[in-house]
Amino acid sequence: MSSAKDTPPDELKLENFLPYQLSVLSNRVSNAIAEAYGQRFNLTISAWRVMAILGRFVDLSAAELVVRTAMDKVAISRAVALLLKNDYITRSEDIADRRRQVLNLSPLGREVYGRIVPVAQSYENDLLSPLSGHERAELKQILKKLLARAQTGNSREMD
Amino acid sequence: MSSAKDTPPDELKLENFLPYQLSVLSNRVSNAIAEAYGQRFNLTISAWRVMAILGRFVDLSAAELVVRTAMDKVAISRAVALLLKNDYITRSEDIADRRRQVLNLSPLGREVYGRIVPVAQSYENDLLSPLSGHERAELKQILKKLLARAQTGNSREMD
DNA sequence: TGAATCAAGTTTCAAATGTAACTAATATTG
DNA sequence: CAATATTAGTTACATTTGAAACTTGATTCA
Repeated sequence: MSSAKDTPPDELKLENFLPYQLSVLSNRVSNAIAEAYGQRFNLTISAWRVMAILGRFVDLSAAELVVRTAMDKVAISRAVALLLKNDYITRSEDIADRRRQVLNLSPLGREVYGRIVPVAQSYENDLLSPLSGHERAELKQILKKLLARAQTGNSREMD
Repeated sequence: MSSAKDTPPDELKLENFLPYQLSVLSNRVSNAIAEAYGQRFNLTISAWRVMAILGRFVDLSAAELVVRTAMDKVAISRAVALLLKNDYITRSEDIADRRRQVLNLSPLGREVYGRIVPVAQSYENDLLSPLSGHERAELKQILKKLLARAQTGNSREMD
């Protein structure tokens, strides 16, 4: 038997409120990760995301990174600046369109990428470790649905 | 039959990386919510969290809000300042300990609280709408486990 | 072709956030 | 009960983030 009124209709338990839980979880995870490679490799999370994409795709422009990282172009521009400073990426002008900049991991960047990927994967594994196989599969599905539902609301996707 | 190497061992698909997904989801949700009451009620998310707690508990101090909102004391101080400016809360000195400030919703704050709660709940419901009952239950459990696992890493919980 | 429009990326400026230092009050203890 | 340490909360400063303006190059279409 469950109590008749666990939560009165017009109150809200913050600690059970999904947006709150997501925010707390995401912040904790981001902070942990930032600590993990921020120090060692002089990377922000944004810069790491850009590297993660450039590790899999070559000759991308900043605009293409915007799409693939869910970051805005200002954030991309800053991440790219940091990566250039670290010599983790190369930038060359697209001869067909001289506004466009073609980005790629440098050899050093490739090496750093190769060192971070296992760290990232093992962090993710550690985080998932309390979940059963079934739960992991459920989580995957659930996140997919939530992400689809929480589409960038205001339709000013591109500005 | 699944392909032999969906993801080569040393690459990382950002779009499937849990920390990335959590960050994107949490940001979308937070932005949607900020739009929902930021404008109408002149509230930040921090301020809303404080109100959410004060709607359920009376006579709290800022330090108690720190615990219940997972925000740091500077954020609480700023949220409280905004709420005072809006006349959504009252602040009075604790006679037993004159450093302590006793916070409560004002009548106006109580009214605003009563108007926001249904909006928040309905947003949450909408977000959860693509999930089955079973999935919602799973999600609850999964988040609990992930939050426990992603404990604020560096142990400087209180400083 | 040559205005006018549009796209790629950067810079600038304002707002938000985090850390550390600070003020005021209480608690400790020698 | 004074000196010291601790706690509550705010302020100041530095860093991050986002929005809008800007620059340069490409495209449109009259």
